[in-house]
Amino acid sequence: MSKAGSSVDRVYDQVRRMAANFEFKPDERINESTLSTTLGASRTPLREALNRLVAEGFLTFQNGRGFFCRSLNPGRIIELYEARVAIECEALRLSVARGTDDEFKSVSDYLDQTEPHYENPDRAIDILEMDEGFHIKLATLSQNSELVGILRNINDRIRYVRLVDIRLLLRRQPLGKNKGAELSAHRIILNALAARDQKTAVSAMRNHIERRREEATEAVRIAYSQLYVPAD
Amino acid sequence: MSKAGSSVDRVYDQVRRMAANFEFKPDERINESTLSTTLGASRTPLREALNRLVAEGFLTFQNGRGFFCRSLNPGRIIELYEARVAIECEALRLSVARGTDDEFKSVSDYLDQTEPHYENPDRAIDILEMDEGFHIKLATLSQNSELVGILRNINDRIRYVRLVDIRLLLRRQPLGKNKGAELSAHRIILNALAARDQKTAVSAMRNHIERRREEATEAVRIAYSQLYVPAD
DNA sequence: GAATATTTTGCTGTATACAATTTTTCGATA
DNA sequence: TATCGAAAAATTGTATACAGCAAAATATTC
Repeated sequence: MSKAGSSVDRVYDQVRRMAANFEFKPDERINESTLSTTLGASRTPLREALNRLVAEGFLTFQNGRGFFCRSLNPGRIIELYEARVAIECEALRLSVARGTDDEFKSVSDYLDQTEPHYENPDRAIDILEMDEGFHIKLATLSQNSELVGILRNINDRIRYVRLVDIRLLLRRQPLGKNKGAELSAHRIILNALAARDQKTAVSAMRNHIERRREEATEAVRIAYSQLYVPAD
Repeated sequence: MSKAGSSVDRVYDQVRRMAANFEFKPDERINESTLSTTLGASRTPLREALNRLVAEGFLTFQNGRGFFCRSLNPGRIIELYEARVAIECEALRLSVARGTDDEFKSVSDYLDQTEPHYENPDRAIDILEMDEGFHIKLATLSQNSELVGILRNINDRIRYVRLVDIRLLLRRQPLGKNKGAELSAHRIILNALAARDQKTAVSAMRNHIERRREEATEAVRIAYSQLYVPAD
């Protein structure tokens, strides 16, 4: 059950997490020697990991100049949200046909278990992870691992912006407000799915993601400014 | 206009093409020393390229055992066809809203220019490239480079199977038959797009791709057998 | 003092070496 | 003959060296 443990894999995991969290600033050049000593490995395995991350869209590469953090601009984030719509809506269509009632029940239990915690305004990260968890569980019911893989990649690349977005939402209106009253967007999607109502489920999903996408530009602006302000 | 020309990039391009064409047999282990001398580079840049290709889904990697060609099985190919539906249908929705009449005209010209060549039964590769070209042009109208990038990746990973599938179709019934008579699937999609008829366009696209997907299992079987038979 | 040329520094790109691990070979045993 | 085990061979994983290139620093010119 333990991770494999090669140097490349370890370095890969670490740099991937750093890139996802924008611990490298957008467009920042990555110094291989410095980073390799920081991570306790030599440049060879580091560069192998960096190459993987280029292919995954976390970093860019310029010949002769090395590796850079991906840039952070609204246009790209919006594209990724649109890609999410593509992937999640199609996965949902497949899930309507392929998911079992038991599986739907299991996702419902997951919502029962996690939704109460959506009140806590301090733990934006937890909320984000629960949100990602729901979407991944849903996508998994499609039984299409390619779709799930693409979704994971997208999620990781927009994670930082989503985190900022959640904090923004929490500040505007604590999410605990509508406890029990109106149904959450997630619940609406899941109910339609459980009812095998493809059209309703897909349009609810599309709506849900697009609503977040509309906030992306603002969230990117805030994210960008926060990255260049020392944490207080 | 010329390619950058670092050793990694050159090796990457070559190995990618080899992998796409299954010049490595499915699940075959890749010998780094042999391949690096074949390609005229050392193992360091080769391994960097191989790592990129793992991230792109062309190869797999096992710690301590090295790199392997991806396996070729119907399940994965079907997943990729399903992912194509997800990407291309959503791209098409966006294209309906974002494409200009001029752009639609340009794609129409492309069809005018390429469709006559669909008769030639010997040039399955040309037909495949024209087909891919059409789908990429269409996706590009969405103005979403993420979707286009994902589609390119999928196309390259299923290229070999599509090639076999086209040969299969050509053998059953020469495509030149319905010249001018009935509309090609591509033309139907494009006409609906030009009419800004989203529903018709998307359902035509879905139908078009799913029809090919249904043949995938058979095509994989043939592809598999051909890979293990010496060419005559 | 600003702009340009030149030196210096630092970093990247690739080859190579070697330890660690895996795979193969080959012989012993039942 | 098939199975297991040990030795040998081959292959991978990582560190390191160094050439070549890019960027920064310094000097030079107007």
